[in-house]
Amino acid sequence: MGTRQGYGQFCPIARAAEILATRWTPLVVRELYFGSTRYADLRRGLPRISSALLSQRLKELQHAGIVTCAPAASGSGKVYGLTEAGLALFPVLESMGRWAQAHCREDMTEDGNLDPDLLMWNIRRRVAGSGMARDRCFAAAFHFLGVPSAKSRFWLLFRGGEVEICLRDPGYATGLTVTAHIRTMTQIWLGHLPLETAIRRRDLILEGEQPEIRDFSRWFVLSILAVRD
Amino acid sequence: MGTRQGYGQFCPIARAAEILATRWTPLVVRELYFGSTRYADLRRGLPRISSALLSQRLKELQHAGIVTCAPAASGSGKVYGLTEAGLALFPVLESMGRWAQAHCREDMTEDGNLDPDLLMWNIRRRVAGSGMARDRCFAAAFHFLGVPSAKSRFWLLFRGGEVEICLRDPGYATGLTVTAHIRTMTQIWLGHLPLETAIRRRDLILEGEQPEIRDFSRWFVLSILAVRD
DNA sequence: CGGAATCCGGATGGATACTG
DNA sequence: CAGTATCCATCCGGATTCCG
Repeated sequence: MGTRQGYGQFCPIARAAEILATRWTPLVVRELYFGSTRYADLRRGLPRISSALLSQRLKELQHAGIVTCAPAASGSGKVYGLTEAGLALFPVLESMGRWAQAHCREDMTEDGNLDPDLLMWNIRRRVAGSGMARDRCFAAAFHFLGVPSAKSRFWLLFRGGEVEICLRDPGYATGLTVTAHIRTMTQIWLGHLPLETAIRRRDLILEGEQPEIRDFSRWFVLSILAVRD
Repeated sequence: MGTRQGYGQFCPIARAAEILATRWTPLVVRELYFGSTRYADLRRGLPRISSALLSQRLKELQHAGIVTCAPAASGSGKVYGLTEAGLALFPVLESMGRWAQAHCREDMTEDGNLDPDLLMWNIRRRVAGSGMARDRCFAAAFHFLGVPSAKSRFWLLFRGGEVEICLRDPGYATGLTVTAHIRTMTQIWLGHLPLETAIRRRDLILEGEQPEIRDFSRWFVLSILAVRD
């Protein structure tokens, strides 16, 4: 019978692979590690996973002692998180990321992997986590080239210490507009292209008030997995 | 369509997962990293993989620039190996192993994962690699409890700098007999149980000439992934 | 013998629709 | 919003066969 289960090996790599060498599983753990807690947020960070498979993976990972699940304090739904064992998986994810950064750099920014929604979602999470949101209300517009016009414009709205993604002009003072090709922006995010280089070559254009332009490189944070010099 | 390909994400973890988060793939890389080069050796280290899947994985990994394949210099067959990118995957495997050692220790020595053939194969490879084989001819007998009698006896034959596994008494001077339950031996191999403790508790019995008994703990090397104190 | 192709049945995953 | 249910394509395990 094609009964697919474990590998039947005592090797610790085999044991880890029984959990991690399964489609989507490392990415589910990544999303939880990067701070998503709600089912809908997980789906947003994993746009191509089917709902059925996501809930199956969450169940498997709970059973393996990697994921926690609790009813949300604020009303409805559930809140997911990582156990200690789940948090301890980060070195595995990190070494996977380092390997790809060193050996698959071009693959990551192939056409099929460029996704403005996903990029903005990641940028938002990282900017929000870096604790820079102040009391000042302020919106930064992002304009991506090389994508369908329906997905080309986003606003990051800083307000009350939160950072929100808007798909329409939020009406707040837009002190800054960032324009770049989606590939350029993704390469910057991944650390493949220094922000300063892109600005100097005019592959990334900053428009707006001078103080806001100068401030951009302070609050705009790269991916945790970005290549650093 | 269930067209399964990439994840459509620019994230480096996703790129690495496209390669590694596939059944058997991490273990194929592990075997190559640990020194197996021939198809038959790979199958011996991966006894439950089907031949079709192994050859498919090897082809995929060649295409991904991780595995090399060349006709064997000595006559027939092919020799497999790792490219630089393949060797660079070791930190990923190592962190997987460390994670399992820290968080799945009991799972690894469950009944279904105990395998005397596989254990001897791994011990042989590691002992041979540690360069201790001398000009002296010498056989060490291993006797495992808790397994069918057909798989309970093995001899490690040291001869001419090589180490060979025999399933029958090779006839050479067997200066040493090691007797232990297969679980005990596996736990020692993984570093879960110190050799000295097992000997002291008489969970592992060394019989033979005094010099050979004393020598055992010098040439018997634990897994690369063994837990160290 | 080493390395791989073929076929089959069962398991897994993707797409879509549906439910509380 | 947070998942299930269903259907079908694909993947995998096991056996057999093939080729050089």
